[in-house]
Amino acid sequence: MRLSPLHTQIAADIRAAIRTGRLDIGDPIPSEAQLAQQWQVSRAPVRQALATLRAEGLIGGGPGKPAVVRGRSLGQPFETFLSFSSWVSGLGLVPGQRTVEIARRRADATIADHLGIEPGDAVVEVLRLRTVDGEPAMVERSCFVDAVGRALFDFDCDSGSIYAFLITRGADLSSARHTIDAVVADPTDAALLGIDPGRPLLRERRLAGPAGGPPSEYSDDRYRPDLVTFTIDNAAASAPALSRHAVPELI
Amino acid sequence: MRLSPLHTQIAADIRAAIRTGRLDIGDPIPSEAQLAQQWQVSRAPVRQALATLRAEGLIGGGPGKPAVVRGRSLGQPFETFLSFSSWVSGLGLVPGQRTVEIARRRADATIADHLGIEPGDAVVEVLRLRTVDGEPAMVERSCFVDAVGRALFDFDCDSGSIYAFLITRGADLSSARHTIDAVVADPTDAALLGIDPGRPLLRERRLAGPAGGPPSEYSDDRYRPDLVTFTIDNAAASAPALSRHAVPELI
DNA sequence: CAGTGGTCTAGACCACACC
DNA sequence: GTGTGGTCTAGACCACTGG
Repeated sequence: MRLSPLHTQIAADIRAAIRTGRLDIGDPIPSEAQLAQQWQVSRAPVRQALATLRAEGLIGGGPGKPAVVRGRSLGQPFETFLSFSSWVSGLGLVPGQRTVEIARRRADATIADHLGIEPGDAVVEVLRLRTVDGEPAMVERSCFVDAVGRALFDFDCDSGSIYAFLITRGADLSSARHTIDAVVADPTDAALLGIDPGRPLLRERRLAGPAGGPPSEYSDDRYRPDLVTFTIDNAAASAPALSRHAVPELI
Repeated sequence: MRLSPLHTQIAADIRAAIRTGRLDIGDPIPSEAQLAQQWQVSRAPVRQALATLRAEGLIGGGPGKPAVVRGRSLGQPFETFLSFSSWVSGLGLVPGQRTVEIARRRADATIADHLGIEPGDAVVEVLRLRTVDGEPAMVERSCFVDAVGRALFDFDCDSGSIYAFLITRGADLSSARHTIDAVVADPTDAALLGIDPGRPLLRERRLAGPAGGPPSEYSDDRYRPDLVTFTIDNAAASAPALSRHAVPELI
């Protein structure tokens, strides 16, 4: 008769306490032993709930010390990293996009694994060229699970931010993991970006979706490294801040 | 007598198996029950190890199905960007280094500009090959202002972390700015890393020094993207202000 | 059906922080 | 000291996947 796992309920309860202010920032949360007694459960589900909240950045704390409420927001920071459009606009430049292809097709094994669906399930893929002041800067290959992506067939992908549109349609893309590496430009990349095949590109792969849930989007974005770089400011013992930079020549 | 927790050892062992190809991409890893029996432990530490690998993106898979190897490259989170040695050690792998050159020379215009000194001022340059379990992974070109770098002539750069040594000598390298892009391997990179010239490399340039003060180090580190990637998780990131600069200060 | 991972119980010992 | 979280044992039941 249990609708959801205990650790999920416990985590949700603490999240609610933080959001409503019943637990304020800086407050210590009840000890694991206390929570276990309140819920009449063992420590295991309590610990799993706290591990989730820790991964979400909501609570902090170390060994020997009680866990402490660290923050209240769940999605807004780093939002600039989620949307190319808003990032470029924020620099006072003009973002643009040319949609090369939008298609519904069946997921291959790689995509299915990343999105946590079955190979053969329907996905919506969008291939777009993103520009800054009209200059090609990035090739975006986004792949959405069908439930989220099908709304894109009602949307003019040349008109602006896909993210902004999908959010108005109720999609939750508040959480993401970005993996950054380098690849060579394939013929498609080269043609779209106006560079020679074989040139190095800065690649950002992104898994986005609701916090704690299965991802709704897998994306492979390839930037011209002479136009866009990523920077991190890192002070020891404090959280790093990440941003995306355009190189000066462009500004 | 336990040097590190069991789950850490188990995770390190599986990471090593993946890195060396003993487990290939797409392969299923042994079941939790098998691992528990191999290690003669209960399921709890095994599960914790797998949870860590899952968070690192190394393995995937769902309920009812065995976990599957998803990738081979080690994802370096931005939080640990301060030291290659400590990052690799923390994964249970063995960091190594081979010093190709250490020299005191006069700063050229580019270096001087980055470090905020005059062209012609003395700097100490170190060129090192960094390895993971003996495998070449990164080429490091570090350049220190003389006041900080001269201590390195008292140091065996093959013996370990330059950062750890300089800090014992009183250097303050607590704050850094990292700029990430992609470049092609030059002949030196290619020879050291054992790859073909022209392959793409993931580059991290770093300005490090005391918080708020002038930088003491400028470094150009080039990673093999098949072995090392960078990751950032904004699943509810902590709140600090995300700096957005209209004009980059580094580059 | 047997095997898998997901969840949970009810204990236990430890290192560490604080008083 | 006492209390905290970190780790671990040795069981158990469940939902799901696959043959």
